[in-house]
Amino acid sequence: MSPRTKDQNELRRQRSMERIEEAALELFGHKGYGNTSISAIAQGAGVSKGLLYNYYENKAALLRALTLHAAEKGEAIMNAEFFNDKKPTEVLLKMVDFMVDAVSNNKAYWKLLTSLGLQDDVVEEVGDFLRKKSTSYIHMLTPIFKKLGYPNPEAQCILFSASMDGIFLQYISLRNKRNLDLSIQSIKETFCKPYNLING
Amino acid sequence: MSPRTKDQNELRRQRSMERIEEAALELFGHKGYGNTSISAIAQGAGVSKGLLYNYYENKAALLRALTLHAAEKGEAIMNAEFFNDKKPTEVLLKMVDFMVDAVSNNKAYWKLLTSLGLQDDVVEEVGDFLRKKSTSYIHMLTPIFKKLGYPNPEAQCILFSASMDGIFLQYISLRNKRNLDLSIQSIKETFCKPYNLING
DNA sequence: GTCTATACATTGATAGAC
DNA sequence: GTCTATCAATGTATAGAC
Repeated sequence: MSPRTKDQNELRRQRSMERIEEAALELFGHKGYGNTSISAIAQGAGVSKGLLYNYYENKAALLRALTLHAAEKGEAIMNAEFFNDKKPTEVLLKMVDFMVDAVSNNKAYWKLLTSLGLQDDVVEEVGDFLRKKSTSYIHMLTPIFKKLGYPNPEAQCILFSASMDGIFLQYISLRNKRNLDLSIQSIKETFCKPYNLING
Repeated sequence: MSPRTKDQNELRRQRSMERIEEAALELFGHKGYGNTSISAIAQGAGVSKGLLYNYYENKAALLRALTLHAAEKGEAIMNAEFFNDKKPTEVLLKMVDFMVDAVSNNKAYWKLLTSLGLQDDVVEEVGDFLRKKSTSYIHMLTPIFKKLGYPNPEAQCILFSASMDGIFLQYISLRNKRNLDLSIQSIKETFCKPYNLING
């Protein structure tokens, strides 16, 4: 009976943490951070509370780790793939579809981010993280609207970003797939065209 | 030393409940329902926990009462004043300004409604309430977009509603007044015009 | 109508055995 | 690496005095 190797141990660690963060994401997202207890998370992950505290200093640290890890996963795809396309309309259309997929497949994560943004204190670090993400998103996207010929590309970009957020907010809170489809179709027609085609 | 009259007692009751609901709204809204304790509410209202439980059966009942009362207040103005105006563009413009005011002056309430919509359980009654409000809003507003000549007025209306929600969500989470102003200006230019002026 | 005192459950977090 | 046992603190809710 040989003891476990280092690699095996590392694998176990990794798997445990993954399961904990998965369970926490699900619960934080759907029930809210404050409505979720450590016990519930441990139970959801199939581990003991003790083990959870072995990996995370406290509840807030778990939230922090979880948020950043989930963000990293989504991030990787975003940056690389998108801005190769030279046609600005294509970039926008692709981005819309991409985000619809991302949100649909990670409802809990989206819910969590949104509700964290609404709370004053709760790990202020996460709030800052959200604000940074948002402004960098605007900066990245504004040039696209400039290329499309909008007279005020920044304002248009901000409205576009807000509209996307609103569409997803409604989808997640009202759970109406038809409304999602309708508004996605509308937003493509409204925003993803050269300005002169709209008002020229 | 005469005892208090019935009217005086009723007044006291009313005042206490108002203060409790005010404090609860502030705390629920800014910190979240699950992160707010009864003790904190009682303290915020300047009353004892005992008194709070004298008026509300439990925390959920307080949330319910509070939500409905706050909704009633806002509701009264909405219905009466708005749809007199015959010009559809005027109705939309007035409504946008009205909602900007409403949200700016009741951030806590808006935060609360939004975050309640994101949670799965938490007084499912409130969730239903939100869904009903939303669909009735769409039904009320769709004819306006029809009058404006949009080929798909319902879809346009749903997108408009989502965009407004998104603008306020961003304003409330990112706290950027400039972005609010920019996107409000943009949404007026984008949505509050006859269709033939845009694509004709 | 309002408060204080208290009961009881649950919470976040720790210590120590395996 | 993982679990069980346990603690102190805080939570919701109730009972009874004034």
